[in-house]
Amino acid sequence: MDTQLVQPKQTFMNLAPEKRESIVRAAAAEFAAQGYQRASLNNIVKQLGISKGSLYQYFDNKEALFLHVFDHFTLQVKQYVKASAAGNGRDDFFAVARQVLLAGIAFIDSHPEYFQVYLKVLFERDVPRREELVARVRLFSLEYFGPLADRAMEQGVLRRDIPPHKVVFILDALLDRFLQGYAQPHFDGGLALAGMSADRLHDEIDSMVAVLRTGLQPSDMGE
Amino acid sequence: MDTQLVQPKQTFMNLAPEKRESIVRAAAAEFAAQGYQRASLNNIVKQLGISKGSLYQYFDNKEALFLHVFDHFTLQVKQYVKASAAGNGRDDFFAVARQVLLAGIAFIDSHPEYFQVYLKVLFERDVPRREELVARVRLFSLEYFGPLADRAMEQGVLRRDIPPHKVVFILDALLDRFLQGYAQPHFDGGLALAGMSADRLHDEIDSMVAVLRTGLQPSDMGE
DNA sequence: CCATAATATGACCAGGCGGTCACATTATGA
DNA sequence: TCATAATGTGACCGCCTGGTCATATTATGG
Repeated sequence: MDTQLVQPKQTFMNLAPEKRESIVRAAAAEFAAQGYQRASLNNIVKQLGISKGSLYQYFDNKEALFLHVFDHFTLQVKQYVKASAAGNGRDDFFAVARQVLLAGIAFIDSHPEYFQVYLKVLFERDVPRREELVARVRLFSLEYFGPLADRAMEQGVLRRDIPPHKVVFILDALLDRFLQGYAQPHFDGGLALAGMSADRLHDEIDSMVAVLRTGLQPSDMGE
Repeated sequence: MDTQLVQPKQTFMNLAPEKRESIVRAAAAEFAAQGYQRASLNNIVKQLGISKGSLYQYFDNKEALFLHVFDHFTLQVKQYVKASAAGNGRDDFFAVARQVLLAGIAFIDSHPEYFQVYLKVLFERDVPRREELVARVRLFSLEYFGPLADRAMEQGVLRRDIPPHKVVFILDALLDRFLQGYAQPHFDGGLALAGMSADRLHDEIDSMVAVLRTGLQPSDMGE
């Protein structure tokens, strides 16, 4: 499940780590800007100042390069989520949601191009192994919040008249939209998240979580 | 604000309405499938069985054809929303939300390719006049729900501790995600909306609206 | 030092693109 | 009927794409 999507050629592995990273970064920027199909290998090699032949010594073809970039992306996401989950094992359902939201913001801040690549994959057809790629990033909902919601329901911290899978849908939709609105304009429903200061952003997150809490908690737990 | 984005050539206007429509439909299908930049005029004319020269007698260039398709799309959306609003003037805030959701589903059912074009515009850069196009479809949130939420707040049917703009964000995020999940897989957070029967879909919508009501209504209005 | 292996290079290929234009076909109306 | 205008056509243009490959350059180690 978390094996690599593709193996670069040995020649690529022999490169200095800084060079490897600069290549992945340049490719990610191009895929983020153009999507898979329209991304141009000529642009990438021009940006890097290397020849096209060299790129083909590192990767079999465009698809292999793209999949390697995506591998890099999923690795980074996992690190961020793992880091955010650490030390918060005993927090309640909504506190965890807040942590994930903060981790998402932090990830977009430090790797904006990777999140763009992911968005492009979602909305582009003819992306190689698209289904598989999307499934790997579904950690915000099913694999992650699903069991969490089930447990929360058992513990009675969620309204009994709302099925857990609907709680997950609502949470997933709001968190994802929040992150999309942060990553690119027109998706924030007028909240103007994109250029917001960190403080205001944290306020916005806290009040959003508070709304979720009042809406989804049983009424006898106090509002 | 609701003027046309572009004017087709006179030659196009002289065509029989059925032919005009078939051209717009074929172009919409191609833009929906490929996005703006990757859409191929050669594909479109091949599909239609006309020559490329003819297409250029109807529209100045690729951009003009695309903008005309988008004009057609926004016109259709407005008709659907207007039709859904008619006869529901005295419904409350959440009933209106439900109506809009149903209208959105109906629109996607009858014009799936137009909704895809819209999604492509959202996530593609270098789409001609992109900002302007997106602004025109923002009716689900700011222009439509904004005033509605303000009025609902004045009338006391919304919790006083949630700013109206946040209500709009939540509503916009959930409705839009619901429609996106219906229009294409991987966006439904496990709800499996895409292939759902009309009855189950209506149930899903009703319970979603019920959750919104309990979460956003004042607690003294009964849950 | 030098043979050999590893790596770097960019001209080149076939194919698709948006767009053009000289020409063929059809419609119009006096 | 026939001159003129309107419309239809597809070969062609320059440009860009992903991918190839003969050749040049560099690294290795005996």
